[in-house]
Amino acid sequence: MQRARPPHAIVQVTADLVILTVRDGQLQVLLIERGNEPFKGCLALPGGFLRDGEDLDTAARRELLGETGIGGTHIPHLEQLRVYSAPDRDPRGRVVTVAYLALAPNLPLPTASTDAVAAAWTSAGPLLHSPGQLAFDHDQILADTVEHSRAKLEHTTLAASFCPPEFTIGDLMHIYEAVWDQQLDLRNFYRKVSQTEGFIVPTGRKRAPDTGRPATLYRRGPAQVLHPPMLRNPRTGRVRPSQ
Amino acid sequence: MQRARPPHAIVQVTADLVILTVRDGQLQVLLIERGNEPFKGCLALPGGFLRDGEDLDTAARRELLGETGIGGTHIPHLEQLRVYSAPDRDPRGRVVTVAYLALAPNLPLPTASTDAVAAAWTSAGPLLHSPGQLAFDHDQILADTVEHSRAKLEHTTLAASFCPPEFTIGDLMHIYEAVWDQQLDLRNFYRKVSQTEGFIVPTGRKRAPDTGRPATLYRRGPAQVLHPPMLRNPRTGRVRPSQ
DNA sequence: ACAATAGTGTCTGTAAGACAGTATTCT
DNA sequence: AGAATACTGTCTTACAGACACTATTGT
Repeated sequence: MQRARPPHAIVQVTADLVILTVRDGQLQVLLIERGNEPFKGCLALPGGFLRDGEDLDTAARRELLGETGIGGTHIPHLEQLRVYSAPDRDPRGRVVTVAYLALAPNLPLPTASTDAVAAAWTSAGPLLHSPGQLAFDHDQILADTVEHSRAKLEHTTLAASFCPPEFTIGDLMHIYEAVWDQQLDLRNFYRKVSQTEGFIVPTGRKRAPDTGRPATLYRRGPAQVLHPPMLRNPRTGRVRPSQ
Repeated sequence: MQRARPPHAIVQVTADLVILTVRDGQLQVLLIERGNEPFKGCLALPGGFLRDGEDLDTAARRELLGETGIGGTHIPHLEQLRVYSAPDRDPRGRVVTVAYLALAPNLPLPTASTDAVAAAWTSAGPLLHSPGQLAFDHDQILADTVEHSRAKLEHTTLAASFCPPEFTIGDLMHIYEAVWDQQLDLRNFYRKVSQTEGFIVPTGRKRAPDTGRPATLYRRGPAQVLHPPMLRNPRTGRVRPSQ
């Protein structure tokens, strides 16, 4: 059998998870400390190999549940992003990875698993501003994913996926502020969110803060897209009203 | 070596191309008639296997050039979309495919290649309305890609990638109309497109139609995103002014 | 003159940016 | 009463939808 054309690459495929949440007003990402070579001891995105008979969405859900315990009952948003396929991106051989974005509400710290020494929420901001801290090409994957999320908040109702089942309009605005790293005007946000049919629906319940008037609790509405979109402000900076 | 955990899947990877253009006022896609099994004789998207030492973007460009002759000098827009990984999607074995979107101006019919009996532009509309005509899961890939393109025209300057280097504002509007399958008002389109900084720049030249006033020719500007976006009209139908 | 395409101007409605003011709770 | 948070209303500006009108070509 002669080599008339170059050989097809034989590869292994991993699904790597970018699990984002908002904690303490910051966008945070779940990172593990790798327990095996390569990059043993380095920070990395959780992930794992595609198995026989399984598609990538299934692999991603399996890893999400296995490495973090998330997804047993109430599966959050899980979305395939893109493929990273540089031939030398993994020293073990030809491994292409498919990045997945998972959005979770503020959850308790996840448990460590076999493959990872520890898993912890880490602020995304510093990782974006000074890359080089993550294994493989995970810096790039993280940066691409965060920008994707930011853009997606503009024209979908995805922000509610960062929230627990019941949330206030203030909670929802804090999601936008953390992901966009930008201050918003709560009063205009009220108007936008309530006028958008099907974005949020009131539950009738209220939640009292430490001090101040109790806020109405909402849950997600059926709408998936925002018409018209809620745009990040590209030109003028914003000032928080009450300070 | 015992089998403590399920085996990692060993896969081959293909890059499949969704090459779109606008011809005769219609959105058209380049399809090949398959020359080999499986699906011999069926219509399919062009594509091919990832090779050793090559990343997927390179493979996609290679296929684009090889199967269509496009991309030698002036490479059009080429963008990775998503992965299709159902375990049974290819009867030859475990093959996952990465879909790529390529946008081309109205070009002469491509030449047939070794792997494909023939390649031809085909109207996308009928394929979308009555699926089941394409090999593998290419119906799904095409549908996903067209919707992606439609959405992307809203907030990027991508439409200009469907145009030759010099084009009129009328040409550009016909792109939007063909991709969105929606009529637009040329006069409002003028305003939108000229007020958007960096979308198009006049060349100084003009192009005379068969009859009527010659139109100013433009080329692409540096802008990549549209602020604010140009939205498809989600509620009201539109009426073409001059008929 | 007329048809045909290119391009400008104007009116109007919708929605976003800015921000004053009112409401409801706790201490 | 005062502080803190929740929420409503109003003014203004930006921009899209609709459409009248002018400009420049060929026949």
